[in-house]
Amino acid sequence: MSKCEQCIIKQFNSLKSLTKDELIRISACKTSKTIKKGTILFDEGDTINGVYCVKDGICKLSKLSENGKDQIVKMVVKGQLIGQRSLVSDQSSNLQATALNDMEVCFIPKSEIIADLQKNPKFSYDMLQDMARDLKEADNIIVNMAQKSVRQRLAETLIYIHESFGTNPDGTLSVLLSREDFANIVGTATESAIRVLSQFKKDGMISTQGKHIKIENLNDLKRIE
Amino acid sequence: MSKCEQCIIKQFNSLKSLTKDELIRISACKTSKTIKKGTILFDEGDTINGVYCVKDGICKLSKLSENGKDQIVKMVVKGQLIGQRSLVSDQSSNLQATALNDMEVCFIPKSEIIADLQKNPKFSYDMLQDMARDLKEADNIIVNMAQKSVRQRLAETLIYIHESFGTNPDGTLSVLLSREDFANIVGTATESAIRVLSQFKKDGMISTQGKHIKIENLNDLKRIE
DNA sequence: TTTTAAATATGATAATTGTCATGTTTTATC
DNA sequence: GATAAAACATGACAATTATCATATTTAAAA
Repeated sequence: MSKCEQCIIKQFNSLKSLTKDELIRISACKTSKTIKKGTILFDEGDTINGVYCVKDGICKLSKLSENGKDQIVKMVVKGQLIGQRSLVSDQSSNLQATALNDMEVCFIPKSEIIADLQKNPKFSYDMLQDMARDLKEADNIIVNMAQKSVRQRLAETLIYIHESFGTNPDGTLSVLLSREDFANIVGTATESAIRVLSQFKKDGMISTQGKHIKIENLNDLKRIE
Repeated sequence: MSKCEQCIIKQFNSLKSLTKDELIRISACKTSKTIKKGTILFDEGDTINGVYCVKDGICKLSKLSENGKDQIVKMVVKGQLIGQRSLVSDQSSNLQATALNDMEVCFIPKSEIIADLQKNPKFSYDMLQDMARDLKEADNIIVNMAQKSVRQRLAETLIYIHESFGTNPDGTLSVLLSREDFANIVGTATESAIRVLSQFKKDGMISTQGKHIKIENLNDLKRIE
C-alpha cells in the first residue's frame, strides 16, 4: 500500500497542505480501494465518515429529484476529493456518488482528518479555496440551467468534457457517458438529449461510434445559441 | 461608529470566531455604510477588496446571462457576509450585489482579514462551514432548476421567502420583490412569472395588493407539483 | 394634481421540451 | 454465436414556456 507522504496525487488537492507528520498518521489508517464501474460509493443520506481521494478514474455526483430523475451536479476526476462538504458540515451526504469507470481511491476516516482541519490553518484554508471554486462553478451551472436552452447546455457539456477531461488517441471523449447521463447533466429527458445529439451529428459538429463521441467542429459547437 | 468586538451581528457569521484582539484591529479599519435601496454594492468583475457584513436590510446576488437576463443566485440578509468567495479565491466577483431595500453594512478591507483567515483555524473552519452550507444550497437549486416546472419553482420561492425571511404584521412577505425579481429567481420570463402568480391568486393560494404578496394557503402551495 | 414612466396583466401565437409508443442497434450473458 | 436485455433512435403529439403585442394599473415626477 502506497504512502500518503510520498503520493503525488495529493498535489492536486488540499491534502498537500498537511504536514509530513499528519500525512504519516493518515497514511497509517487510510484504506485503498478498487471500485468497479457502476458501483455506488455512497448514497444520498449516507453517513460518509471520511473523505475519498481519487487516485484514478471518474465519478459522478448526483441527486435524485422528487420526480424520480437523477441530476448530475458534478463530475470528479483523478486528484480530487469527495465528501469534503459532508466532512466539514458534519452531515450525511446530500449527493450520490457513482463510479463512471473503474476507480482507484483512498478512503481517509473522518476521525483522522477532522482535527487537522481545525488545527492546521493552511489545510483548512486550502479546502476553503477548493470549496470556493466549487461554489463559483455551481453558481454558473444555476445560471446556465435557468437561462440557456437544452441545445446550448448540451453543447457546453460536450465542450466542458472535451476541455476538462481530454480525449482518447482517436479523438473521442475520454469520459464515456450514456445518453441518459448526458440528459442528467443537462437536466432534460433522455429522448431530448438523444435528439439534440443526433442533430449535432447531422450538422457535422460531432461524430459517434456507439457511445463514443468525437467533437468534429469545436468552433461551431461553441457558437451555438 | 459601533465596535466589532461588541457587535451582536457577528454571532450569525464566521466573524464570531475571531479573537478579541483580531476584532479590535478589524474594528479600527472597517467602514460603516448606509446603502439605499436599488444601489449596486458591486458588479460582476469588480475587485471587491474586502467583505461586507450585513447589519440590516436585504441584498440580491445575481449574474448576467449571455441572453441578457439576470439570474438571482442568492439572497443575503442581516447577519450574513458578502464577498467571502472572492476573498478566499482572490478573484474578482462573479456576481452582482444589489440592495433590495435600505441596508446597513460594514465593510472590512481584505488586507485586515486575509491574514486572520490563514492564521486562525477556528475562523477559517467557520467560514468553511458557511461555504459548505452555500454549496449544498446551490446544489439543491441546480436540481430544482433542472427538474422542476416554473410553477413549482415559483411556489417554492414563495415558501422559501415566507419561511426564511418572515412576514410583516399584516401577513405579507417582508421581502418586497418585483415580478421581474421573482422571474429572475425562478429563471423564467417576467410574463410567465406574472401569469403563474395570477393563477396562484385565482386558486386562493396567495393574495396581492400591489407588489405585496400574502400567502393564504401554505399547504396548497406546498402540494403543488 | 396632472403627466409620464414603469410595472403589472393578459391574449395570441410560436418555440421548446416532455411523454408515450415503437423500432433498431448495441452490449451483455449464457 | 444465440438470446436477452439494455441502450439508442425516431415519430407523433401534448404540455410547458417564451415572445410579441397591447391594455391596465401603479408609482414617480413635474
